[in-house]
Amino acid sequence: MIHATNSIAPLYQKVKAHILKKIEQGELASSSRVPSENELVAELKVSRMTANRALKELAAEGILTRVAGVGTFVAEAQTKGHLVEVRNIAEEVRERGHSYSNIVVTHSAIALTAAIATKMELSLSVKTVYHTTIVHQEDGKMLQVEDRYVNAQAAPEYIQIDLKLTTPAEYLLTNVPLHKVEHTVRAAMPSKTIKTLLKMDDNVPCLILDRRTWSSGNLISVAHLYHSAQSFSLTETIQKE
Amino acid sequence: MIHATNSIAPLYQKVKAHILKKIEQGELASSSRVPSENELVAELKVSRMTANRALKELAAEGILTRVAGVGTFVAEAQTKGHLVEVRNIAEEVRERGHSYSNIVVTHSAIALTAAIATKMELSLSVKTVYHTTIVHQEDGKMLQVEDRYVNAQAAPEYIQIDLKLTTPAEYLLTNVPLHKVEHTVRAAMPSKTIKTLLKMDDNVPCLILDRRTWSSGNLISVAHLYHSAQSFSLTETIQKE
DNA sequence: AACGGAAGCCTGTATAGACAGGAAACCTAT
DNA sequence: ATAGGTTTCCTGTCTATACAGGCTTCCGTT
Repeated sequence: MIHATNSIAPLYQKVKAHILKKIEQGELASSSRVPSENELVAELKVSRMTANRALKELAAEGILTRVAGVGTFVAEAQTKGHLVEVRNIAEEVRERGHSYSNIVVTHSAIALTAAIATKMELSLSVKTVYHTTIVHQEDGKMLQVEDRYVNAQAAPEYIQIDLKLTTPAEYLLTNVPLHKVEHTVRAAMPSKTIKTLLKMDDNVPCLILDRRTWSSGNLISVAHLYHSAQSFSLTETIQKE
Repeated sequence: MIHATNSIAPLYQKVKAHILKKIEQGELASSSRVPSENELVAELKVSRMTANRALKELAAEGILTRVAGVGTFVAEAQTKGHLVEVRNIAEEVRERGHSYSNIVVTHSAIALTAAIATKMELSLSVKTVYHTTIVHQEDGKMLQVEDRYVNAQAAPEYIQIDLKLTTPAEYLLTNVPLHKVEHTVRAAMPSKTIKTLLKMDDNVPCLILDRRTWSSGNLISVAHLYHSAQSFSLTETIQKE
């Protein structure tokens, strides 16, 4: 029988929960076959229409793939980020129902070099910038390397935050008003450092999101967000009218 | 009776088309009431479950809003602030003050295969799709490979356009009203074909923009736009007030 | 006039039964 | 062996029916 998550919940949702649970527990791996509608009918004592609805909705959600005449399968996992929105990655991960963690590689004040000054459009009168490198993890898997430079004058307390509790984006979003954002998406082969941090396979490119944020005309922060292209893409949908 | 868009198409899709047509023609304004399931049963001679499916899916697509015990209504127009524009590449190149040219690799009608049907969310009742592969050039340099599939029913005259004069995007933008766009950006190593067409160096990844466009609930076109990551990135700026 | 309950319409969910058509495996005749 | 047909399983669609629970309208009682 179905493990009643909630005795009031509609049956088809219980069926969905039942499948999702199997996937989460690893009982159903990626690409593996999901019980057919008729198997669910026998196993869970529901009608085929109810089993059909559950599977159809999970397919619409992108969790399953269905092929008429063949069967239903667990879709390949592809984490999707948002192209336009400035989001806090910890929140995104938690919204997907996964656990967020990170590894702090660097978090320090550094002297401004010419290269960084150019990149950040800062005058050399600013002597210091903060530099942070973090590896963000989703369910323990390497998701993103964040390489960030922060204008120390605009956000002097940035260097004191506890990165285990607050991500850079979270701190900046809540403490510095955001006026302009520029996103650039590019692809490149990873440097050795990035490849190691993300534990990437050979010959797999990176999808990189460069984000620059301004507050009242001053550049606050430049972030380079590296992802393995194997398991990451950026998606955005626009509805008109 | 239902105005058969296609005598083979599933009934619930005809019901959806029927409702959408009324909305497009202004017969059903924003926030106005849509026929109830039982009214559709009487009017279109379908079962309530079929009417229910049509309305439920339109609600899931954000086109309708349903309130139990009250009725179904045309959803309020959605306003989304920022969007990645759908641009015509020839125009973009010319705006940069460069010359645009292209090489047409493929431009033909092909039989619908299961793989393409899945990709395009088409039922197999549609027998034909148009397939175009073009290499877009900027000042004679390979800029982008466009690999596009077009719903032949939705844009029957697409196959006749002269690609030297009109790019696919240009034709579709001016001839089919655009209701929804989905962009996915990803990175991958190029296939041999793509690598050759773009004259790419070894060990350089592609930046790929997948663009799917809908018009009144129907998927019109799927385009895969390949760029050499060496010379291409996507940028977008958002300015807030 | 005000209140309360019943009636009626609406969506939401669930079932059983039916037929079509795709895909793969199996089996048979050449 | 191989080509071609058949069987079987699976998803996709459609119908008729049923009951629940939400919301509104209306009507009768107070």
